[in-house]
Amino acid sequence: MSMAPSGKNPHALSVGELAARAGVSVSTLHFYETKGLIASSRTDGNQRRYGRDILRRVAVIRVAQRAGVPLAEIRDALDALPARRTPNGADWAKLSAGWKAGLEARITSLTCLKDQLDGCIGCGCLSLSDCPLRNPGDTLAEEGPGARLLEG
Amino acid sequence: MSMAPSGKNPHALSVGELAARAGVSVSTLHFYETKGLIASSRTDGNQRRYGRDILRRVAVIRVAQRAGVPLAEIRDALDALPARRTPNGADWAKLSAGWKAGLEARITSLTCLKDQLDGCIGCGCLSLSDCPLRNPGDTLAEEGPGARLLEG
DNA sequence: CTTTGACCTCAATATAGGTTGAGGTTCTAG
DNA sequence: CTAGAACCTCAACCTATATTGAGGTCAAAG
Repeated sequence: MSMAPSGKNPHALSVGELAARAGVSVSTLHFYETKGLIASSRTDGNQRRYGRDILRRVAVIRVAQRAGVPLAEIRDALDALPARRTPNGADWAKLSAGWKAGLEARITSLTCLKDQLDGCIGCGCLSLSDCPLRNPGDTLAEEGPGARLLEG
Repeated sequence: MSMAPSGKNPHALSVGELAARAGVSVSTLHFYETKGLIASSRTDGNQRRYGRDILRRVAVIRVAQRAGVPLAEIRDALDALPARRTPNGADWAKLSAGWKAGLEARITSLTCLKDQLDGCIGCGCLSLSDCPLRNPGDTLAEEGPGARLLEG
Protein backbone atom coordinates (compact mmCIF):
# COMPACT_ATOMS: atom_id res chain seq x y z
CA MET A 1 0.00 0.00 0.00
CA SER A 2 2.72 2.41 0.99
CA MET A 3 4.63 3.86 -1.90
CA ALA A 4 7.75 4.57 0.14
CA PRO A 5 10.59 2.13 -0.31
CA SER A 6 11.56 0.68 3.03
CA GLY A 7 15.07 -0.28 1.95
CA LYS A 8 18.39 0.93 3.24
CA ASN A 9 18.08 4.56 2.12
CA PRO A 10 14.88 6.11 3.48
CA HIS A 11 15.60 9.38 1.69
CA ALA A 12 15.59 7.83 -1.77
CA LEU A 13 12.34 8.20 -3.68
CA SER A 14 10.61 5.60 -5.82
CA VAL A 15 9.06 6.78 -9.08
CA GLY A 16 5.58 6.62 -7.60
CA GLU A 17 6.61 8.79 -4.70
CA LEU A 18 8.41 11.24 -6.89
CA ALA A 19 5.45 11.42 -9.23
CA ALA A 20 3.13 12.20 -6.34
CA ARG A 21 5.40 14.82 -4.83
CA ALA A 22 6.35 16.47 -8.08
CA GLY A 23 2.81 16.48 -9.41
CA VAL A 24 3.58 14.59 -12.61
CA SER A 25 2.68 11.10 -13.74
CA VAL A 26 5.00 8.12 -13.55
CA SER A 27 4.99 7.80 -17.31
CA THR A 28 6.13 11.38 -17.59
CA LEU A 29 9.10 10.65 -15.36
CA HIS A 30 9.99 7.64 -17.52
CA PHE A 31 9.68 9.89 -20.53
CA TYR A 32 11.92 12.56 -19.02
CA GLU A 33 14.49 9.90 -18.33
CA THR A 34 14.52 8.71 -21.94
CA LYS A 35 15.03 12.33 -22.94
CA GLY A 36 17.98 12.74 -20.61
CA LEU A 37 16.30 15.28 -18.34
CA ILE A 38 16.56 13.22 -15.20
CA ALA A 39 18.53 10.17 -14.12
CA SER A 40 18.00 7.45 -11.55
CA SER A 41 19.93 4.73 -9.82
CA ARG A 42 18.45 1.26 -9.55
CA THR A 43 17.78 -1.14 -6.70
CA ASP A 44 18.80 -4.79 -6.85
CA GLY A 45 15.34 -5.43 -8.21
CA ASN A 46 15.86 -2.93 -11.04
CA GLN A 47 13.54 -0.31 -9.63
CA ARG A 48 14.33 3.37 -9.94
CA ARG A 49 15.48 5.38 -6.95
CA TYR A 50 15.97 9.11 -6.91
CA GLY A 51 18.22 11.22 -4.74
CA ARG A 52 17.44 14.44 -2.90
CA ASP A 53 18.19 16.72 -5.87
CA ILE A 54 15.46 15.29 -7.98
CA LEU A 55 12.47 17.23 -6.66
CA ARG A 56 14.12 20.54 -7.36
CA ARG A 57 15.17 19.33 -10.77
CA VAL A 58 11.67 18.29 -11.76
CA ALA A 59 10.30 21.55 -10.38
CA VAL A 60 12.74 23.48 -12.54
CA ILE A 61 11.70 21.47 -15.58
CA ARG A 62 8.02 22.25 -15.05
CA VAL A 63 8.64 25.93 -14.47
CA ALA A 64 10.75 26.18 -17.61
CA GLN A 65 8.02 24.43 -19.56
CA ARG A 66 5.49 26.95 -18.30
CA ALA A 67 7.84 29.63 -19.55
CA GLY A 68 7.69 28.05 -22.98
CA VAL A 69 11.10 26.39 -23.07
CA PRO A 70 11.11 23.12 -25.04
CA LEU A 71 12.37 20.03 -23.26
CA ALA A 72 15.44 19.74 -25.47
CA GLU A 73 16.59 23.19 -24.38
CA ILE A 74 15.83 22.43 -20.77
CA ARG A 75 17.94 19.30 -21.07
CA ASP A 76 20.85 21.27 -22.49
CA ALA A 77 20.58 23.86 -19.73
CA LEU A 78 20.48 21.17 -17.06
CA ASP A 79 23.47 19.46 -18.63
CA ALA A 80 25.40 22.67 -18.06
CA LEU A 81 24.91 22.41 -14.31
CA PRO A 82 27.97 21.38 -12.27
CA ALA A 83 27.99 17.61 -12.36
CA ARG A 84 30.37 17.01 -9.48
CA ARG A 85 28.65 18.96 -6.74
CA THR A 86 25.04 19.55 -5.85
CA PRO A 87 23.86 22.63 -7.72
CA ASN A 88 23.39 25.58 -5.41
CA GLY A 89 21.02 28.52 -5.48
CA ALA A 90 23.27 30.52 -7.74
CA ASP A 91 23.38 27.68 -10.26
CA TRP A 92 19.62 27.47 -10.44
CA ALA A 93 19.30 31.24 -10.58
CA LYS A 94 21.57 31.29 -13.60
CA LEU A 95 19.26 28.90 -15.41
CA SER A 96 16.13 30.81 -14.63
CA ALA A 97 17.75 34.09 -15.64
CA GLY A 98 18.37 32.71 -19.10
CA TRP A 99 14.81 31.48 -19.42
CA LYS A 100 13.39 34.73 -18.12
CA ALA A 101 14.71 36.57 -21.16
CA GLY A 102 12.85 34.23 -23.49
CA LEU A 103 9.75 34.51 -21.38
CA GLU A 104 9.91 38.30 -21.50
CA ALA A 105 10.29 38.19 -25.26
CA ARG A 106 7.22 36.01 -25.50
CA ILE A 107 5.23 38.37 -23.31
CA THR A 108 6.35 41.34 -25.36
CA SER A 109 5.36 39.65 -28.58
CA LEU A 110 1.93 38.73 -27.28
CA THR A 111 1.36 42.16 -25.78
CA CYS A 112 2.24 43.74 -29.09
CA LEU A 113 -0.25 41.46 -30.79
CA LYS A 114 -2.90 42.36 -28.24
CA ASP A 115 -2.36 46.09 -28.72
CA GLN A 116 -2.74 45.69 -32.43
CA LEU A 117 -5.84 43.60 -31.94
CA ASP A 118 -7.22 46.41 -29.79
CA GLY A 119 -6.74 48.83 -32.64
CA CYS A 120 -8.22 46.46 -35.16
CA ILE A 121 -11.30 45.87 -33.08
CA GLY A 122 -11.90 49.58 -33.22
CA CYS A 123 -11.50 49.86 -36.95
CA GLY A 124 -12.56 46.41 -38.04
CA CYS A 125 -9.67 46.49 -40.45
CA LEU A 126 -8.35 43.02 -39.89
CA SER A 127 -6.83 41.87 -43.16
CA LEU A 128 -6.83 45.29 -44.83
CA SER A 129 -3.54 46.03 -46.45
CA ASP A 130 -2.41 48.61 -43.93
CA CYS A 131 -3.34 46.62 -40.84
CA PRO A 132 -0.28 45.95 -38.70
CA LEU A 133 -1.59 42.50 -37.93
CA ARG A 134 -1.32 41.43 -41.53
CA ASN A 135 2.30 42.40 -41.93
CA PRO A 136 3.75 42.21 -38.47
CA GLY A 137 6.99 44.08 -38.08
CA ASP A 138 8.53 41.45 -35.91
CA THR A 139 10.59 38.47 -36.97
CA LEU A 140 7.77 35.98 -37.04
CA ALA A 141 7.45 36.26 -40.78
CA GLU A 142 11.05 35.19 -41.19
CA GLU A 143 10.60 31.87 -39.49
CA GLY A 144 10.51 29.14 -42.08
CA PRO A 145 7.74 26.60 -42.43
CA GLY A 146 7.49 23.91 -39.83
CA ALA A 147 5.53 23.13 -36.75
CA ARG A 148 5.52 26.25 -34.60
CA LEU A 149 3.87 25.16 -31.42
CA LEU A 150 4.61 28.26 -29.44
CA GLU A 151 4.22 31.70 -30.80
CA GLY A 152 7.96 32.33 -30.86
CA MET B 1 5.43 31.00 -65.43
CA SER B 2 2.73 33.31 -64.16
CA MET B 3 0.76 31.95 -61.29
CA ALA B 4 -2.36 33.98 -62.06
CA PRO B 5 -5.18 32.06 -63.67
CA SER B 6 -6.12 33.74 -66.93
CA GLY B 7 -9.60 32.25 -67.04
CA LYS B 8 -12.95 33.98 -66.97
CA ASN B 9 -12.69 35.44 -63.47
CA PRO B 10 -9.53 37.48 -63.08
CA HIS B 11 -10.29 38.17 -59.41
CA ALA B 12 -10.27 34.51 -58.45
CA LEU B 13 -7.04 33.28 -56.90
CA SER B 14 -5.29 29.98 -57.52
CA VAL B 15 -3.72 28.20 -54.54
CA GLY B 16 -0.24 29.28 -55.55
CA GLU B 17 -1.32 32.90 -55.73
CA LEU B 18 -3.15 32.73 -52.46
CA ALA B 19 -0.19 31.05 -50.80
CA ALA B 20 2.12 33.80 -52.01
CA ARG B 21 -0.19 36.61 -50.97
CA ALA B 22 -1.17 35.15 -47.64
CA GLY B 23 2.35 34.13 -46.74
CA VAL B 24 1.60 30.46 -46.17
CA SER B 25 2.55 27.38 -48.14
CA VAL B 26 0.27 25.61 -50.58
CA SER B 27 0.28 22.51 -48.43
CA THR B 28 -0.92 24.59 -45.50
CA LEU B 29 -3.88 25.81 -47.54
CA HIS B 30 -4.73 22.22 -48.47
CA PHE B 31 -4.44 21.34 -44.83
CA TYR B 32 -6.73 24.18 -43.77
CA GLU B 33 -9.27 23.00 -46.30
CA THR B 34 -9.29 19.47 -44.92
CA LYS B 35 -9.85 20.99 -41.49
CA GLY B 36 -12.79 23.03 -42.70
CA LEU B 37 -11.14 26.40 -42.14
CA ILE B 38 -11.37 27.53 -45.75
CA ALA B 39 -13.29 26.42 -48.81
CA SER B 40 -12.72 26.69 -52.55
CA SER B 41 -14.61 26.32 -55.80
CA ARG B 42 -13.10 24.33 -58.65
CA THR B 43 -12.37 25.01 -62.28
CA ASP B 44 -13.34 22.57 -65.01
CA GLY B 45 -9.87 21.13 -64.62
CA ASN B 46 -10.43 20.53 -60.89
CA GLN B 47 -8.13 23.28 -59.73
CA ARG B 48 -9.00 25.39 -56.69
CA ARG B 49 -10.16 28.95 -57.05
CA TYR B 50 -10.71 31.35 -54.18
CA GLY B 51 -12.99 34.36 -53.96
CA ARG B 52 -12.21 37.80 -52.62
CA ASP B 53 -13.01 36.96 -48.99
CA ILE B 54 -10.27 34.43 -48.72
CA LEU B 55 -7.32 36.69 -48.02
CA ARG B 56 -9.02 38.24 -45.04
CA ARG B 57 -10.05 34.84 -43.82
CA VAL B 58 -6.54 33.43 -43.97
CA ALA B 59 -5.21 36.58 -42.31
CA VAL B 60 -7.67 36.12 -39.48
CA ILE B 61 -6.62 32.50 -39.08
CA ARG B 62 -2.93 33.42 -38.79
CA VAL B 63 -3.61 36.20 -36.31
CA ALA B 64 -5.73 33.92 -34.16
CA GLN B 65 -2.97 31.33 -34.23
CA ARG B 66 -0.48 33.91 -33.06
CA ALA B 67 -2.85 34.66 -30.23
CA GLY B 68 -2.70 30.99 -29.25
CA VAL B 69 -6.09 29.86 -30.51
CA PRO B 70 -6.06 26.25 -31.77
CA LEU B 71 -7.29 25.64 -35.31
CA ALA B 72 -10.36 23.74 -34.16
CA GLU B 73 -11.54 26.77 -32.21
CA ILE B 74 -10.77 29.07 -35.08
CA ARG B 75 -12.84 26.84 -37.33
CA ASP B 76 -15.78 26.98 -34.93
CA ALA B 77 -15.54 30.74 -34.70
CA LEU B 78 -15.39 31.11 -38.47
CA ASP B 79 -18.36 28.78 -38.82
CA ALA B 80 -20.33 31.24 -36.73
CA LEU B 81 -19.84 33.98 -39.32
CA PRO B 82 -22.88 34.86 -41.43
CA ALA B 83 -22.84 32.40 -44.31
CA ARG B 84 -25.23 34.22 -46.59
CA ARG B 85 -23.54 37.59 -46.83
CA THR B 86 -19.93 38.67 -46.91
CA PRO B 87 -18.81 39.20 -43.30
CA ASN B 88 -18.35 42.85 -42.50
CA GLY B 89 -16.03 44.69 -40.15
CA ALA B 90 -18.32 44.20 -37.19
CA ASP B 91 -18.39 40.45 -37.79
CA TRP B 92 -14.62 40.21 -37.81
CA ALA B 93 -14.35 42.50 -34.79
CA LYS B 94 -16.63 40.18 -32.86
CA LEU B 95 -14.27 37.28 -33.54
CA SER B 96 -11.17 39.13 -32.51
CA ALA B 97 -12.83 40.43 -29.37
CA GLY B 98 -13.43 36.87 -28.23
CA TRP B 99 -9.86 35.86 -28.93
CA LYS B 100 -8.47 38.94 -27.24
CA ALA B 101 -9.80 37.76 -23.90
CA GLY B 102 -7.90 34.48 -24.21
CA LEU B 103 -4.83 36.32 -25.32
CA GLU B 104 -5.01 38.63 -22.33
CA ALA B 105 -5.37 35.67 -20.02
CA ARG B 106 -2.29 34.12 -21.54
CA ILE B 107 -0.32 37.31 -21.11
CA THR B 108 -1.46 37.62 -17.52
CA SER B 109 -0.44 34.06 -16.78
CA LEU B 110 2.99 34.51 -18.31
CA THR B 111 3.53 37.85 -16.61
CA CYS B 112 2.65 36.29 -13.30
CA LEU B 113 5.17 33.55 -13.95
CA LYS B 114 7.80 36.11 -14.87
CA ASP B 115 7.22 38.10 -11.70
CA GLN B 116 7.64 34.98 -9.64
CA LEU B 117 10.74 34.07 -11.56
CA ASP B 118 12.09 37.54 -10.76
CA GLY B 119 11.58 36.88 -7.08
CA CYS B 120 13.11 33.44 -7.26
CA ILE B 121 16.17 34.67 -9.06
CA GLY B 122 16.75 36.97 -6.13
CA CYS B 123 16.38 34.29 -3.51
CA GLY B 124 17.51 31.28 -5.48
CA CYS B 125 14.65 29.40 -3.89
CA LEU B 126 13.35 27.62 -6.94
CA SER B 127 11.91 24.32 -5.75
CA LEU B 128 11.88 25.22 -2.05
CA SER B 129 8.61 24.39 -0.44
CA ASP B 130 7.42 27.96 -0.04
CA CYS B 131 8.33 29.09 -3.55
CA PRO B 132 5.24 30.28 -5.41
CA LEU B 133 6.56 28.69 -8.56
CA ARG B 134 6.34 25.24 -7.09
CA ASN B 135 2.73 25.54 -6.05
CA PRO B 136 1.24 28.09 -8.37
CA GLY B 137 -2.00 29.57 -7.14
CA ASP B 138 -3.60 29.49 -10.54
CA THR B 139 -5.59 26.69 -12.07
CA LEU B 140 -2.71 25.05 -13.88
CA ALA B 141 -2.29 22.50 -11.14
CA GLU B 142 -5.85 21.33 -11.66
CA GLU B 143 -5.33 20.45 -15.28
CA GLY B 144 -4.98 16.72 -15.66
CA PRO B 145 -2.11 15.05 -17.41
CA GLY B 146 -1.95 15.38 -21.15
CA ALA B 147 -0.11 17.29 -23.77
CA ARG B 148 -0.19 20.95 -22.74
CA LEU B 149 1.42 22.70 -25.61
CA LEU B 150 0.52 26.20 -24.53
CA GLU B 151 0.78 27.40 -21.04
CA GLY B 152 -2.98 27.59 -20.61
C1' DC C 1 2.70 -18.78 0.16
C1' DT C 2 -0.29 -16.20 -2.10
C1' DT C 3 -2.11 -12.06 -3.46
C1' DT C 4 -1.93 -7.42 -4.74
C1' DG C 5 -0.05 -3.22 -5.96
C1' DA C 6 3.88 -0.99 -7.61
C1' DC C 7 7.30 -1.58 -10.72
C1' DC C 8 9.81 -2.96 -15.25
C1' DT C 9 10.39 -2.59 -20.73
C1' DC C 10 8.89 -1.77 -25.15
C1' DA C 11 5.75 -0.59 -28.64
C1' DA C 12 1.72 1.62 -30.12
C1' DT C 13 -1.33 5.46 -29.91
C1' DA C 14 -2.70 10.38 -29.36
C1' DT C 15 -2.81 15.50 -30.50
C1' DA C 16 -1.60 19.63 -33.06
C1' DG C 17 -0.02 21.43 -37.10
C1' DG C 18 1.80 20.73 -40.76
C1' DT C 19 5.51 18.86 -44.76
C1' DT C 20 7.05 15.59 -48.22
C1' DG C 21 6.73 12.53 -51.85
C1' DA C 22 4.71 9.49 -55.39
C1' DG C 23 2.10 9.22 -59.26
C1' DG C 24 -0.80 11.51 -62.35
C1' DT C 25 -3.29 15.81 -64.67
C1' DT C 26 -3.77 20.56 -66.43
C1' DC C 27 -2.36 24.80 -68.18
C1' DT C 28 0.25 28.04 -70.63
C1' DA C 29 4.32 29.74 -73.14
C1' DG C 30 7.13 29.09 -77.00
C1' DC D 1 2.65 20.41 -80.23
C1' DT D 2 5.46 19.92 -76.56
C1' DA D 3 8.00 21.13 -72.34
C1' DG D 4 7.70 22.48 -67.93
C1' DA D 5 5.39 24.78 -64.20
C1' DA D 6 1.64 24.45 -61.41
C1' DC D 7 -1.95 21.74 -60.02
C1' DC D 8 -4.45 17.32 -58.19
C1' DT D 9 -5.06 13.28 -54.45
C1' DC D 10 -3.64 10.36 -51.01
C1' DA D 11 -0.65 8.47 -47.83
C1' DA D 12 3.34 8.62 -45.15
C1' DC D 13 6.19 11.18 -42.36
C1' DC D 14 7.72 14.83 -38.92
C1' DT D 15 8.34 17.20 -34.00
C1' DA D 16 6.95 17.71 -29.36
C1' DT D 17 4.98 15.80 -25.40
C1' DA D 18 3.38 12.61 -23.52
C1' DT D 19 -0.35 8.37 -22.43
C1' DT D 20 -1.84 3.60 -22.82
C1' DG D 21 -1.39 -1.15 -22.96
C1' DA D 22 0.70 -5.79 -23.12
C1' DG D 23 3.34 -8.94 -20.88
C1' DG D 24 6.24 -9.84 -17.13
C1' DT D 25 8.76 -8.96 -12.34
C1' DC D 26 9.23 -7.50 -7.52
C1' DA D 27 8.00 -6.68 -2.84
C1' DA D 28 5.41 -6.47 1.20
C1' DA D 29 1.13 -7.73 3.73
C1' DG D 30 -1.93 -11.26 5.37
